[in-house]
Amino acid sequence: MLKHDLRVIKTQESLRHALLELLKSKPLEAISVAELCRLAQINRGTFYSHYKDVHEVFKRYLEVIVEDFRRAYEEPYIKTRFKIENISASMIEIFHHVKKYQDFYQIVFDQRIPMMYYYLLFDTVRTFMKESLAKSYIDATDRVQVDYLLSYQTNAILGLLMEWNRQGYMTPAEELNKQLITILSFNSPFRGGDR
Amino acid sequence: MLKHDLRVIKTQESLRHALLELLKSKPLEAISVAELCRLAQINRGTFYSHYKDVHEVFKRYLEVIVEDFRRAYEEPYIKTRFKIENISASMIEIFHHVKKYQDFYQIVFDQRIPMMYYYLLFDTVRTFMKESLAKSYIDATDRVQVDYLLSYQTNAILGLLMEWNRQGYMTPAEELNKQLITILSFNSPFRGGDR
DNA sequence: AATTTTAATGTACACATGTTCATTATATTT
DNA sequence: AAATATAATGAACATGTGTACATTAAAATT
Repeated sequence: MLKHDLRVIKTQESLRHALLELLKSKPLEAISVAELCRLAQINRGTFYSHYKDVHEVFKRYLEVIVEDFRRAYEEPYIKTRFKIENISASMIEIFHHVKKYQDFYQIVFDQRIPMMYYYLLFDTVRTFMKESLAKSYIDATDRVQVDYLLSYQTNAILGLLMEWNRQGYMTPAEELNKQLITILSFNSPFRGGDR
Repeated sequence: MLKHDLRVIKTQESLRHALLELLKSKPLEAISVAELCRLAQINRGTFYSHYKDVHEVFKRYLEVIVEDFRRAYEEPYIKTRFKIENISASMIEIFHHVKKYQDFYQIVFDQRIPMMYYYLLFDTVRTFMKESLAKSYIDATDRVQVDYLLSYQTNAILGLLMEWNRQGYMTPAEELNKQLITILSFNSPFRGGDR
């Protein structure tokens, strides 16, 4: 299956288009390979020579979206150093990105959907966190294992996105960003009682 | 299907037993309803009158495990106030619990498994976080929306568990707890560069 | 334009899914 | 112990899954 073969491109585009069409009327989990192929007018055998299952079609699309996110994130990060004062600049990009592709992230965070999409997002955000950390926190390396710190911080951000999703994206992105700044400016939310 | 009917109990126990048996040799995603019923010697039609799919059998079991976690968590929390000095007491219980049921949490965190299990764990931890927060951080209510703070903190902890899982639970629970204490004692991991 | 390469199709197969319903077996209730 | 209630079974059916392979169609190459 040569990537540039016109037949291959046509097949994959038909399937992607059909998937987006079906997603308008039913959840991803309810879409079968058979139904997708019927709508796309693609032989089911052909489908299996391109994808393992319906999820893989969606995943390919999500990868494009996440790539868009990567660009959105990198931009402000490059021009500002990663301090709490301007973390706003990098994170607001995340929030705007998720809002932009709200329909997709609703699927990613769905109860019935496999964790793979979550991990895709997680790994992307974590890579950025790592780059940020490397520049400003080299001295922390021996105090905490960097891996744990990174996963802690990354997943914390994803926790905000999950909550945003659960609330139907009602909170404005700017407000969400403000929440994050406030949380980060706490010494530690757990240090209560003795301050 | 009356819960106390001996036939019902026997059916459900057979299925649970068969599931645990099959899990020894293959991943959850590879277990079909048909195979499970064959091993449990239960009619497939009977299966569907109890469960929607294989995941529901596992989920019922996980709920028992999470209930065990609830007890483990509540114990130290009740006797100590929730300060950073003794957060260790509550969190170490989480780590010990996850370690104890390592085989199950490996499944929960698996790429192929639906998010539902993650949310089950998330909601449980979040409930405890909420109780902790209510006592020591009432004044924070208007600074950040409590929902976002809770989801941030809860998911951060789950981030540690995910990392632990990814590293095959090699880190000792005590070490993990020490990592957490260290992370929490940072003013903010993002405030670097200007301290 | 003719040739070669290879993607797509059609068909078949064994097995899984989810549902229905009459029949049988086994609890619970009287 | 007999009567009643209901859970479990078995069979059937339409549909979906994943794979295999010979055939056809449409690309790329010469």
